Amino acid sequence: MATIADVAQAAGVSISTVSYALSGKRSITAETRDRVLAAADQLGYLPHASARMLAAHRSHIIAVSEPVHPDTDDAAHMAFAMQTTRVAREHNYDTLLLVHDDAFEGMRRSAATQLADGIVVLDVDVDDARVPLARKLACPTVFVGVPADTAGLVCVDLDFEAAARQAVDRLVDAGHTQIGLISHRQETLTRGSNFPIRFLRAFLAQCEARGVRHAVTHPNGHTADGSVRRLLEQLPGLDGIVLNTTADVASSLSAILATRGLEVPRDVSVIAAGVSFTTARFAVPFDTMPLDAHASCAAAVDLLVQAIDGAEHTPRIVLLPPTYIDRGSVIARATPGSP
Amino acid sequence: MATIADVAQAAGVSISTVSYALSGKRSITAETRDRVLAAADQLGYLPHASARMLAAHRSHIIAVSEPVHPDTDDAAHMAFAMQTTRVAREHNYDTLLLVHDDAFEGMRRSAATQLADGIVVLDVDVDDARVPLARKLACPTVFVGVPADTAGLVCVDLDFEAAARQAVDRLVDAGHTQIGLISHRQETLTRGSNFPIRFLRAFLAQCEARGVRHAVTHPNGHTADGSVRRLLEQLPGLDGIVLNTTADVASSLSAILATRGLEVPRDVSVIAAGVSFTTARFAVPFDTMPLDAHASCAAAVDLLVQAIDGAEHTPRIVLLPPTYIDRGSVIARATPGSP
DNA sequence: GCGATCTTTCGAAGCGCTTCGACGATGCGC
DNA sequence: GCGCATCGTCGAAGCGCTTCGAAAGATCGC
Repeated sequence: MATIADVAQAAGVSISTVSYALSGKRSITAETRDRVLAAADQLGYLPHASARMLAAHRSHIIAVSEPVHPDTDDAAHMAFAMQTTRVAREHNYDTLLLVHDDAFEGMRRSAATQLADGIVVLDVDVDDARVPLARKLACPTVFVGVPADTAGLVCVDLDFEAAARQAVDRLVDAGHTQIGLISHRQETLTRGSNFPIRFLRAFLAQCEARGVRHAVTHPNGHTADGSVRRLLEQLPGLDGIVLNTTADVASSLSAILATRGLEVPRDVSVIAAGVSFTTARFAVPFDTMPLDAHASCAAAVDLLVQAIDGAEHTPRIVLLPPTYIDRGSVIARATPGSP
Repeated sequence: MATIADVAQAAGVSISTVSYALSGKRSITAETRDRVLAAADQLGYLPHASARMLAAHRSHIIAVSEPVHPDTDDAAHMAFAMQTTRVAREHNYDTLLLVHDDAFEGMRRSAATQLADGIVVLDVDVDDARVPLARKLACPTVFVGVPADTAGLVCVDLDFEAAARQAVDRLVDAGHTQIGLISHRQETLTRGSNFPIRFLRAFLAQCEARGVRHAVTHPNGHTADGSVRRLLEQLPGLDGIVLNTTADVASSLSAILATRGLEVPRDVSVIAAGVSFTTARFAVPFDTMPLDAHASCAAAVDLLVQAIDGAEHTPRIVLLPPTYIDRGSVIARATPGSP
């Protein structure tokens, strides 16, 4: 491996000149710089990572804390980890992956050893142990998700409340009168996963506000079987469904409605909101307000890199507005009393 | 942050004594060691990562190269990346995630800058660009998957050939006479993904060897619809199906067979082989020979860590024997002519 | 009781880079 | 023509750790 000393010798200059020529932190004659650059790439020189880290007090590494719960949707979390990594590279950072138990312990370790310049926290619970940890870590940290107590934190997330309100509004405005929400599994909410709870509350509040009949159900297994049955028990005239649930449950919905003679959108309109899978390839594609991993992670990494670069890291909650994608699964209903 | 000098001062010994007391690389009186350890943990001392890397010529970081193809099964790949990370931690290594285009370029970069001590290559294609790269990198590398030209490489993978043979044998031994294989999508094979091809070839060879009627199909979309139709066209008496395909296709199979009046296992036996999803939660659970991410990654990381630690890194292909999990989806058929 | 041999600890030399201060050379104004 | 600022380059001091060689004590054999 070529070192900076080799490049200096080859270019006939001092080590510090090479460093400045490559970093551009001091002015260097064009002629000298060219000689240095030529020597560097002829030798295939790349600076030794740990030497650079040690001297520059910067690792150019971001730790990604991603616990994996038993009820975790692997594909969704993969997307977040990958997008974080991808965006980090655009800022010239690498990412260290911290999973399972190490999602917690690794945060402490990579911050204390200064292995990481900053931390992105994924899969945030309402009452997440990583919240107090982040507070005392003295290492810039951004949460993708919103825990209960956000004091002192920087958080980024889809505006689930807005998505829930918008879903209800769409259906009500289109004349729907009995709206069901298929939420996440009960165990997911019990564990304290943050966004299903936020979505659920906003859904209830908006239904009240709009004065529309509504019901909520949580799937048991991995299909929408039981959920559909329970919704129909409570709302025999069910004409709108909001999905804020997992891919397997959502993808089974059309077929299960079909067994009861219900067709989307003829009999029931459907909106999937705040979900991280695409509904485009479903037999009946649903309108959706996606939870866009790329958007969330890009915003998170931007904030983190700013904080690392010394711009202030003031606590704040950044909520990304939902985007509505129309796939034709919602149609207007005649309001009762209309022809 | 406390440094080793702080610990040395607190314990009243020299820096090198602290280093040796903590690493155990030279003998230290029990009394001195205890004083050092006490000082270290009272100060919350953790060695500065880059300083340690620089001095010790070892980063304790493993790079994980994971390109993401358009037809990639995110959940499956998540499992491999996570398991690699998890097992690496058990060996006291952290993992750097390299995705998308950076799966290639990042390998070069992390090896050249000596950011990584070793590399795990996931999602290997038959004709993978990372194969020649690994050869010239002078950085220990283990492939999880088997490319076409394995000269000079260390590869770990499930023995897909054995899994295919065993699936065919099970069915033939149980009296099945017309066996269909639902493989991966054609585009996946065309791209050169390695294991579907290996599985397919071994399936064909074993069917020939056992002299059983057989057919192969590749799904078009995300269900088994077309596949079942095509298999039945070629094998009207289809009584056994081998699945080496994606989760969505597999999970749709029972329902689609049902629409044709076929029930598993009454009319058709099914074995899922070399698949990375679990069939346990399917409406009809299938017998399976799983592609176990943990087993593959554990073997890969073990080999890699050995290589990093200087044990020789001789090229070799490690094929893990498949494990058969019986879930009752295969039953014996009366052989023609028997009562 | 004295040299030989261990054992335990210390000092110092790096690892390869960044960055600060300084120095010679050049250009400017007056 | 002299002082003064400016520019481009260099030398050296770290960053915090590991590790080698050696010094200082303790132990032993004869």
